[in-house]
Amino acid sequence: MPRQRKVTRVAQLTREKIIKAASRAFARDGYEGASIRAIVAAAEVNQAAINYHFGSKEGLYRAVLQTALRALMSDDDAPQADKPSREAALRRFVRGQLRPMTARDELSDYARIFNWETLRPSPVFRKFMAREVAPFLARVTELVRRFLPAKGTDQEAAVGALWLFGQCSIFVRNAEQLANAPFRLEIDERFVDRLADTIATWAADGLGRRPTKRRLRAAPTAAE
Amino acid sequence: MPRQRKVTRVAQLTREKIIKAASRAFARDGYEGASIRAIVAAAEVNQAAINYHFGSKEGLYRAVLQTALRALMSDDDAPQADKPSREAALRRFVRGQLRPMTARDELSDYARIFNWETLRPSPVFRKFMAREVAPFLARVTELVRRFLPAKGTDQEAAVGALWLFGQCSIFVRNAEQLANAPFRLEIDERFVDRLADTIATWAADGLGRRPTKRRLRAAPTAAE
DNA sequence: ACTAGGTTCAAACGGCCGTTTGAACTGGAG
DNA sequence: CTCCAGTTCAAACGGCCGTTTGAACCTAGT
Repeated sequence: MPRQRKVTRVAQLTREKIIKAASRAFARDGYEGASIRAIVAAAEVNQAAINYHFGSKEGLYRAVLQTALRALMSDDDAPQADKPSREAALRRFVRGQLRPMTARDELSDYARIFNWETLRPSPVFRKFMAREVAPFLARVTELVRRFLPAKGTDQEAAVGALWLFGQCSIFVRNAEQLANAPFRLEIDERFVDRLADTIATWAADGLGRRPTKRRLRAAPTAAE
Repeated sequence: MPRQRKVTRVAQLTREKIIKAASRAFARDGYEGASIRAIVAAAEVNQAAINYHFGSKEGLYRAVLQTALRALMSDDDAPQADKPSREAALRRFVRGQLRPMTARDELSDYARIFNWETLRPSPVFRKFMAREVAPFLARVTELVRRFLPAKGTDQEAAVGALWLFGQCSIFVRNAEQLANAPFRLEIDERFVDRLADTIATWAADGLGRRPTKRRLRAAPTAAE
């Protein structure tokens, strides 16, 4: 591992090639499923380079996560019309979440890496998450709160934010399979635009109303 | 591999022990992440037994998927009050989907196996899916249709069904992490009951309304 | 031009993986 | 009780994994 000595230009290039190839590999196969040999082959780099530049496979993963989070955050900070309506903000958020359905770039790789992590969080990610993801979540929670009745609890808003994520992520995760039976949907930009409309509308209408005050405790569960 | 000769009682027991242990392992680690050595250790069975009884790791996985699907389908057929209201049916479905959040049994193992498959469908699963999952999806689609305006298209209903799945699955997948920062929720039966209410209400209200007729094509995307 | 140190490289290491092997065991039909 | 097909078993195989090694190769500072 380079001990903070000077770093040549070519070495920096090697690092970047590795991170790029690793992002694709981790997105496609997950952390454990992606192999160093596959990554270095894609990056056209020697196998030992990973351990030299990042110390270990885990160190490389950490570097990829850092790159990913920085990209996702800055992308989210994109310029937007001053004070859009809550409906416009919601639709904008949904459309952004659905982006990987059609896009094939680094950002969608990053999104998929995070999807892997929700299924089986790596130790690396758990620390990362607790520290770095809070501000991201806070923004969505704030968006959700604009729809909830005024005195909704923090917990309610957080649940709402997660609920909103879920509505988008299932389409992203299953995008490939939506083209096959039994759905047979044609996934293109137009479709995703319309889908974003639909989800945003459904979500807005749902959030607008409070749950039935208190459900009859016994009845529905007893039916099971 | 036994060529349909007679099967002794003890052999059948071995098969069942293997399937049980394999279900847990595949649920926890995914198909590739679960190792035969770990499975046979948990099942207290010789390593060669898997290849003897199921031909290969993939054959074992196929057997687990069959067991899983049979269990999930029959569970879904549970007795229910004759013709419940659409709201009651929806809540019942949601609560059933959220069950693995607190339950720790084979059914939640099966649900988690299917979650792995949505992220990276195995060849075994793809065939399985196309054939076996259609009736399951059809039932949810029918439920969704009771909320949609009368002349909603099939495509709209299928999207609605998937949308509904997504709202539930994100809570199931992240159940463990909801207990930690930044959520700090206490996941127990009461919480899941209330969550089911919330989701069912939000979803019902969302589906009830049609998306805004035709969105202004340029504006929202241009803002990005 | 020289050289010191950052970087690349091919090869090898130990470890876990799924699978195969052939011998030892066992339970149930005759 | 006998016997053999059905089943279990310990051991080994080849292959891929992440990591280490030490020599070769640049490159930038003098």
